[in-house]
Amino acid sequence: MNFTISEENYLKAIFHLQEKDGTVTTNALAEKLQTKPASVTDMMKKLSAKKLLNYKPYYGFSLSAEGKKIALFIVRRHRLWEYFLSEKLKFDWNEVHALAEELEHVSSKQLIDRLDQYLGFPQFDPHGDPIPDHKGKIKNVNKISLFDLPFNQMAEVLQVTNQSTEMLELLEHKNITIGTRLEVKKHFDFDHSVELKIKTTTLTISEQLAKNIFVTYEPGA
Amino acid sequence: MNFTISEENYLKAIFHLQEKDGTVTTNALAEKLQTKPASVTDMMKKLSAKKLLNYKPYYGFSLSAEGKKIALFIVRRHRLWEYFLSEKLKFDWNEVHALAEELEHVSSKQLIDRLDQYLGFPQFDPHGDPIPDHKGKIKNVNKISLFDLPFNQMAEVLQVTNQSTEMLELLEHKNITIGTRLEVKKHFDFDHSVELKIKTTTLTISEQLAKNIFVTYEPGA
DNA sequence: ATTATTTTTTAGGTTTGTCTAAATTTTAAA
DNA sequence: TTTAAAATTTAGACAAACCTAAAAAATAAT
Repeated sequence: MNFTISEENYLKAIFHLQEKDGTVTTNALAEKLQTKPASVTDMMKKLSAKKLLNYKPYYGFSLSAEGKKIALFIVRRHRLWEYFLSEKLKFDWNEVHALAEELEHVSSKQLIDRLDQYLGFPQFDPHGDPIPDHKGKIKNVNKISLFDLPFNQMAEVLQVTNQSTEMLELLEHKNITIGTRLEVKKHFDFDHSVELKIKTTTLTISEQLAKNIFVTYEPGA
Repeated sequence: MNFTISEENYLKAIFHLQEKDGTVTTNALAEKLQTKPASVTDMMKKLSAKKLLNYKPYYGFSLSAEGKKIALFIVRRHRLWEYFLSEKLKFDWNEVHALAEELEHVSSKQLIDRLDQYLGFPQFDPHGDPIPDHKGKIKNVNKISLFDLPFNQMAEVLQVTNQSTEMLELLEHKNITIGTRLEVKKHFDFDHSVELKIKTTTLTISEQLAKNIFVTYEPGA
């Protein structure tokens, strides 16, 4: 049950493409991994020989149950390191990804479980993506953009899709960060800007910003 | 200035052999890296082509100034991760080495400098080995075995050379750990056992144990 | 329903780091 | 000082992961 860095990168990339687009093509995977389609085909043979993929030449491929399980553990490692880098070492959200790409390949399960414990079993990484637990299970959450959140519904900031320096600067200025609890009070018809209430403060943000912030809420509460 | 994991392992191994034995032979290096002499020769050619080694076929080799500098940074990474694993994740001394072997190859300088800061700029790893600073400099300390420490001389535990589970158990029972301040009061001629004073407590340890504990002290104090 | 285009795979080659077996060179012994 | 032993290096192979260029299959267009 030990994989090369390359194999791990392929498994993770397939997992993400599957999540996002439903299907995975040779070209898309080559694009994502900054490699050539021929190299992808080579690796597909290798991974399907190891039963991590369902693969029929020309007919595409998808992760097997085993392959998905492994991908989830790689994602777990990646996101826990991201959380560590952000929370403990104070790296910016846009810096953590690249560093976690390297750290995720240190594969000791015990190390990762201890790290998880040390961090207090976080549920989401700094980008708001869910962290699989020690069994590889991802908690299912209702995620909705702040723009689509019903009025007067208490919600919690979970994810920020665009993490440009500019946007992070704006969020910091408005005191909105992951975990912030807030509710939407009103939409203005003129420019579709959104009025928010955070604790006792009321403020307004643009449509553009609201559409890039995702929140969870309990539909009853 | 980017090296493969293999190159890094060779540089580090040469550094350690140079420290310990003064010289490095092809066979010794092969032994240390669990590989074959022929593979070592191959790598020696590669590293000397990169000017990291002084190498003359059949006449041996040693790190160049540049090679030593790089080795020190690898050692820095290794020891900082060991400290992190021990201090923060509560791994035992004898578990941290293997894990740090993997983590040390994550090479971002910024990451390591932040980690250093987060850990409070530790001077020694859990085995008592000195951690090079952000410039790669190792602090020079007077290290002496507890068995050879002069009487009534206050000293601080720095290093434990044998870190078997059995020895760690014994140390824990006697409340001796890295950083413990103590002095030697007496040697018993019969079995060469050593009487120590820690704070206000007096206890006796065996010759064997004393020879595996290393301490620093200020020869004047 | 053919032809053209795109996608994917095969064939053959490269680099890195390893190996075994054979050839050198150095060191030790007779 | 010649021979024997040990250490080291060379020669030639191999697996992993990549590449380019050409062939094959699937999809789209006329």
